Amino acid sequence: MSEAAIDAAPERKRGSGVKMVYDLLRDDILDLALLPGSPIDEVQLAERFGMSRTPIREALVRLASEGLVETLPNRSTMVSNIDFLNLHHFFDAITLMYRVTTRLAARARRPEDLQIIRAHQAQFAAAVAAQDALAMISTNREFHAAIAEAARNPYFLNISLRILDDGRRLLRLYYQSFEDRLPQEYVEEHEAIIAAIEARDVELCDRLARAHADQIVRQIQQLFARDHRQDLAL
Amino acid sequence: MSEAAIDAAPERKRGSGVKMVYDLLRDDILDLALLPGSPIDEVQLAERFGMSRTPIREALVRLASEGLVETLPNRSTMVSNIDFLNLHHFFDAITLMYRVTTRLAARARRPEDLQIIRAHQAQFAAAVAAQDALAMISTNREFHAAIAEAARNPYFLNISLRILDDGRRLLRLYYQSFEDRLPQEYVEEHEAIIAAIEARDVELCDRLARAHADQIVRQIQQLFARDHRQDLAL
DNA sequence: TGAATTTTATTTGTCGACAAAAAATAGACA
DNA sequence: TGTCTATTTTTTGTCGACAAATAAAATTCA
Repeated sequence: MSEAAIDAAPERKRGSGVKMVYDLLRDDILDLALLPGSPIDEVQLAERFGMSRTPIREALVRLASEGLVETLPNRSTMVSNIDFLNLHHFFDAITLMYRVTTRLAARARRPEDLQIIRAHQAQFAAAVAAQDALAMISTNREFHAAIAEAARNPYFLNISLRILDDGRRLLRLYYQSFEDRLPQEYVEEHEAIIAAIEARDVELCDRLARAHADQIVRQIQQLFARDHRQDLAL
Repeated sequence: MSEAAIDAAPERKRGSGVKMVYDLLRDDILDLALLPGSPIDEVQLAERFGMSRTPIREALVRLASEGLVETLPNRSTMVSNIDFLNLHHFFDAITLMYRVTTRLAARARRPEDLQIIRAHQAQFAAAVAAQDALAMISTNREFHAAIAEAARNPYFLNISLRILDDGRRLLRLYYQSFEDRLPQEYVEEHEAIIAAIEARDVELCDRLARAHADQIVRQIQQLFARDHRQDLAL
């Protein structure tokens, strides 16, 4: 939209353009700055970044194979919709992946993994203290992503990141509602999970991860229930 | 390689080229017609299919985001390697996904799902009867993919397909060794799984899927053990 | 001979242009 | 006026070309 980007430094390193566009579009989609269903104009993006359509297209192809955008043949590509009708699939998947990655992290963790996990947890706690809902959402994602990394299984890591991204989009819809007592409970549950991973207590990790997933599932369900009542009131 | 393709009909539908190249490369990679580590030449492919590099590149980007090829910046893209050192990650993942998808299929299955699953099982049984190892590998993949489809969870489906593809590549390495008694056991286990899904017996599905996964894990481990002995003998 | 440096050749990433396909608009006809 | 058809406009998919980056070859120098 802003013309500034056009005049700005056209000096870019060869190959960096795709990543730049990819990262920015991805963030915008996950933050709902680009709403589900909204079309993406290749030419407009090309002008905005001062590059040709080729790298833009490559970024879109990558986003498409991650399911973040959908491309109809010979027609415009648009931001993927959130499937509100089948949230139980998301709930099933996040519950299982929380459990599996936390269990595996308890087995495979190394000292540096715990450091990284603790760093993200500190940022999450800070976001909760600051009542910064957007920061809560993203740091919470990073916390669980770090656990999935520590689990070291590339298959589970891949699906976990995908689920966490969908969750980020989902929670972003309701970021206003995060000013109740729940976030503090999340902080404490995270601490318990870290301790269990450090103690290599696989069974405890399983129980804690399951309870943690149940917690977030219940919260999302409440948010949606509330939302539906509002819809009916109109 | 063959010059015939160059002269062949240059009449293609707009947009079909990418899919054609993608499908062919994908099959070649999964069948090990393209060996892990071998480089992929864009120009050569472009000439072979009589198209420019643009659609070739798009196909390669798609394959890269599925992890089937790896692209180093400013350097050639090559077929991804199989990580033999960390096969336990594969074993963990396939065991869990067999269990989860079979369980969910028992709950979510519809009549048409069973038809599809049975069709693939029939093809698998035929491949076993014909002692056609390559057909066994691909039809076995389709059988489990059909179960994952019937489970109807897009997250689990996605990771299952990825795991099954890796398994196809892994088994393809040892397709010579399939002339022992194991395939017949697989046929019977598949039948038992189908019956359990039809009966909606979730717990039985879990046990059968786990046993089935254990079976294939054991077989792959044996194949690799045998292979290592051969290496040492040289 | 062998290591370091320059030159050449190959390959990739990006660009601008063009044609096919679809959408939007205008026109014809009842 | 409303519906169907023809025309224009917009947007996508593909192409050939070029320059940056890398690899390979040739040359220099110890």
